[in-house]
Amino acid sequence: MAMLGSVLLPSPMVLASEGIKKVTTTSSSPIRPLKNCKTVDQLKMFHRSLAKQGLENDVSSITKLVARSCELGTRESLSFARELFDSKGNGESYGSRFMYNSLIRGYASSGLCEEALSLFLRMMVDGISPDKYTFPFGLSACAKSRANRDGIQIHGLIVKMDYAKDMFVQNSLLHFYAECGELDLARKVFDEMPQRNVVSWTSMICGYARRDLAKDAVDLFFEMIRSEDVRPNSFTMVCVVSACAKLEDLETGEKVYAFIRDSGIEVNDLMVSALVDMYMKCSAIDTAKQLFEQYGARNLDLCNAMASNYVRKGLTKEALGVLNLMMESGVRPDRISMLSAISSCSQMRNILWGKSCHGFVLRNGFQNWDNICNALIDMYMKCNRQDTAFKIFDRMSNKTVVTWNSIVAGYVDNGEVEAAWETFKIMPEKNIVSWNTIIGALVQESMFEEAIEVFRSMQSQEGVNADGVTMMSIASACGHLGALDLAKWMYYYIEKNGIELDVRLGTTLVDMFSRCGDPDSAMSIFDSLTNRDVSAWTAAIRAMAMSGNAKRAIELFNEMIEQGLQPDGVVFVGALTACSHGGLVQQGKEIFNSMEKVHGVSPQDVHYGCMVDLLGRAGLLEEALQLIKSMPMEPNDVIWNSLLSACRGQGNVEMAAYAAERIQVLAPERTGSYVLLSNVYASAGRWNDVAKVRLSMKEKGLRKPPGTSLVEIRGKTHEFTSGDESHPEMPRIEAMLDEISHLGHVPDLGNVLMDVDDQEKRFMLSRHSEKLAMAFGLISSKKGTTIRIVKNLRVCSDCHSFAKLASKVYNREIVLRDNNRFHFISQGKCSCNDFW
DNA sequence: TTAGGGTTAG
Repeated sequence: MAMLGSVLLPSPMVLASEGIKKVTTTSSSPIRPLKNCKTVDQLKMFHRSLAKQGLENDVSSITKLVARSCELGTRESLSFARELFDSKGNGESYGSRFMYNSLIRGYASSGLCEEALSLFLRMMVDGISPDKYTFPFGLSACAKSRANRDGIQIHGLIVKMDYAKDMFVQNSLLHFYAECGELDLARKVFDEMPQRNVVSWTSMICGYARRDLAKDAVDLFFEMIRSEDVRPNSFTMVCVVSACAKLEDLETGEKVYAFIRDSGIEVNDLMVSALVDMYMKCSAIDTAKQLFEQYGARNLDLCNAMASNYVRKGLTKEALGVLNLMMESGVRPDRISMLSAISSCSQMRNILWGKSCHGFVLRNGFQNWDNICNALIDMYMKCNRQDTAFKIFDRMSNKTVVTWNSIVAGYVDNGEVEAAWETFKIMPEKNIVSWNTIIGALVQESMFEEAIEVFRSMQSQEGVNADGVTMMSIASACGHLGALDLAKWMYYYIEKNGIELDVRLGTTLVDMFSRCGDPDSAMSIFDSLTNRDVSAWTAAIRAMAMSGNAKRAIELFNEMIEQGLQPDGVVFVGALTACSHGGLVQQGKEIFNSMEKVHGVSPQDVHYGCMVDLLGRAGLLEEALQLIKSMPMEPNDVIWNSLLSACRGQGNVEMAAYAAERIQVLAPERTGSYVLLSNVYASAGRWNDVAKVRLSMKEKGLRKPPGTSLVEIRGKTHEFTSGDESHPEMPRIEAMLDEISHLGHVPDLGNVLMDVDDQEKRFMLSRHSEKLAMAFGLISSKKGTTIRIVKNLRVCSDCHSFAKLASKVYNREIVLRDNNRFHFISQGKCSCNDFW
């Protein structure tokens, strides 16, 4: 805290230097030679000395003075040059070609591109034709200001005036096309050059590196060093290093660094920054730190590279530490440094430090830079200071897509999805980040179908292409919906569009396919993944566990350990769940006992929950209860619920009542426990107790959540709610249900938790959501296709046997996912062996 | 004469 304080509350040294303008020397020093003049005052003095020598109208002298003035490249020196240029000497304009060239170059290199281009135009109007020097300056101005049309016109002029064979002109054209994103045209210029120098190669390599074509940049670099007619210099190497950073390719990066050292290319400040950035992006943080320490904290750009990478990795304290170090070494943070600082505060949701940063920004005049405004808006939104965020937003004259995205993301962060959506709708321009933000928000809010809907409308937008982030959200939505057709289409989409299948996206896809009841696809994706981390293994273990293949799940778990990965708490949940579903009591116990002893992972309540579940399902109720009592932490309602549901399976009414009592104390709002308890009583025929439980629910204003089932037909999901007959196809669904009933299905009336007559019970059972979905699936899909149903609650045993019968009679595979696991039902048999 | 890294939002 103390360390960070000095970043945010500037030290006395910084305060003293702030706000004090540089004092310019006005002492009467002797007249310097022109090449030594470094300030406008010195130039003006030189100009006065010309007058004393009677040379104030001498074209040659004035031309040299203008050239020097332009070389300095400050706003003041450029306007002084322009003043001289506009004045007349001996009744004649000073506008020689050389002067035009000097000024155009000066304007272009200081970023005053409009001035440069308007002077280019005036030059021609004045009847002075551009030459081989004018064209590169003009094109440089076009490249910088993305004046694409002007650049193309200049190209025409170059051809017309026969300058197209000049290497410098060709290099400038190449650079211009690369900068405005026309890489193919740039490459055409490059390929057709009869001779190339280091600038030609560097411009082409850099063009690729800057346009997400880093691979091409690296390839071209290796081609360059093979060609041997030209050697790379530090300009080239900075580009190549940055390309390796973008590729996150450490191996090539190290080769490139070795090349730099071997060939004695100067490692300047810019190169060190590029190298540090490369090592950070490749996650070689220690190497980056070594370089950083070697070259010191006095280098502003280096500090910025380090800080921004720390921020990207979420290492906010380290980022602020670098900024702190800079200040201590007397290096003043610039606006780039402040972007990292503000972003750190935003990530930490630290409004106090964020405000300090804002203060620093204001004191140093950075507040008019769009990027700083965007970062501040993001910070204030994330810190829940929307008013301040909007004040900055309203004052911005140049709101970009990033500005709008910050607002949308801020709303999402605050859980205001509605406001995010409204903002998203009205924003003038949307990019992939905007779409990903809103899609991610919908998925987060469990609005899966809406998320997919938005994704579909995104695809009709020109210039917006889904990326890995989009696909992760959509995969998650598909998984929750259990929509297999959609999931398959998505996988195809990823392949077709060349979206990189990295380990994160891969893991999401494994999860998606396993949730959609397609463990084979899940495993084939898992097999194809390189660099599998613990999350990837967890997804595969879960896939096997959910599909009832407990043995394979445990094999995978062991393979993971053999490969030397350190298991975390999450993967143990997967492994224990597998044991529980497969009834592997002994293996479950062994894994549970190994957690702390072998792997140093202390079991959390969730792991105890898995064990209670495992023991309970295996009928070891007493042992499960003892385990609960031995827990080092207070058992939560979920654990008691596991016990309760085991009691239901075993018909242990007393222990069920005890567990239910505990749950009602710990989580009185938990409806499931009441339902389970009344279930236990109903199975035992204790209708009075059932009635008591129902009354107690009613008194507390609790209602059993309605059962709902989804069924996917030709890529569209249909939702059914228990007892709801509003579906337009209801008459046909009813006919289907009747047909199955007449085929010999004997309703298991014990599933009806109400004391009504048997006919009524039969009717209620026939309107269970999974039955409605099943019947609809049978009548609306082609013969032989698999019917996939996702239910929000547990599948009832009557529906389970109903599904088994239907699978046999109609020769259909039925995949039923409930809130706990999958049932793969085929030819009258279920993968769960009627034990779930 | 021409060429260079890092820069906020998911």
